[in-house]
Amino acid sequence: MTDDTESAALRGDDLQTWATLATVLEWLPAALDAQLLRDGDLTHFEYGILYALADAPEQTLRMSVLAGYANSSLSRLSRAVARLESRGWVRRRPDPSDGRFTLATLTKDGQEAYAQATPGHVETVHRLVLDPLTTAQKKQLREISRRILRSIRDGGEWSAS
Amino acid sequence: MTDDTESAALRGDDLQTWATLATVLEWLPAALDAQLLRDGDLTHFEYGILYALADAPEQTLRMSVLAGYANSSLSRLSRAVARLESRGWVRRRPDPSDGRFTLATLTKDGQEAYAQATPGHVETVHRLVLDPLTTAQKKQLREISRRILRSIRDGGEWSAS
DNA sequence: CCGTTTCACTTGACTGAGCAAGTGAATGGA
DNA sequence: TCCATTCACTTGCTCAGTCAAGTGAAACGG
Repeated sequence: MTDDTESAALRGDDLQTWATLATVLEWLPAALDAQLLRDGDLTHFEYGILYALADAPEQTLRMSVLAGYANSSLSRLSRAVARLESRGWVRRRPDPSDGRFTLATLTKDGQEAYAQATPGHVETVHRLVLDPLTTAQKKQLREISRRILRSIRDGGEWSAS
Repeated sequence: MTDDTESAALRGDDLQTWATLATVLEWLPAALDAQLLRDGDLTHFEYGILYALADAPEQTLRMSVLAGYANSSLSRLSRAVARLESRGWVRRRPDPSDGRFTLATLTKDGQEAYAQATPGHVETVHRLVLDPLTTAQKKQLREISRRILRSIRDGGEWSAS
């Protein structure tokens, strides 16, 4: 029984690779969230919403498009935007051209909150991720990330669509 | 105003590096959780607890040590172990040598659940992370992860301790 | 010894996320 | 033209996680 477990378990270099990556997966989002919460009372997810809206034409996107950008369920996004709306940072209204869609728009206050949170966030990303790496490593990291993402999408059981 | 935002924002290669890594940070944990939930009704966090206990002498660890392994707050761990205990996979009792500590032990059922969940999980880690990468890339990933982790620990504001 | 402090958790209140059921706007078929 | 269906969200329920307050066991100071 324990022998089965042993033979199935990761070992050696592969174990090291996975263990360090798993640790990054746990700590890095926590560190980023902590900085954003301190400086702008925002989660990384909420920041991502502001980011997407800030870069969109007229600071406006349909909820479903926004959900795609944020890789979020519609329900999660709906609640998050509701929170941002209650702070006056985002406003929602039905899409005039099709009442089923909802358009979310960044308000002036929202742009300000985004502009205020951005420098600290960018600085944190530099300090924690980009600056410790060499140019070659950053290039490698892009390729590694792309390969992992491709394997997730391919194996994501919705490959038949 | 927008000029400040623009000048602070990430651009070019750095933006690509961060964007792809951020996407991995979002999708990979979700993919791993999904597999573990399907196959063993476990979150990745709960699996980590079973893993740590299974490898420990007498399948037993103090809660505080376990929290360290799982990089978890004590309160999160306490609730998670309570869930595992209610399934009969873990048992808790005061440490005889110091009643303040609590010892968590993997039960027979827990070992079985762990042994059953492991092959699928290992297979998923291989498929999503290890197999798509070359040996050189895996080596790079270890070094990259270590550098990021070091920067988190150094900058984690508790550097003064 | 006995009260205070420190530890190592545990628990109550609250917040955020997922799932499934609900809602209101368009579309499609008879 | 009207009803059913699809679409794009929204919301009720439940659960996991956090923070802060609580608890019970050891250590410490006088």
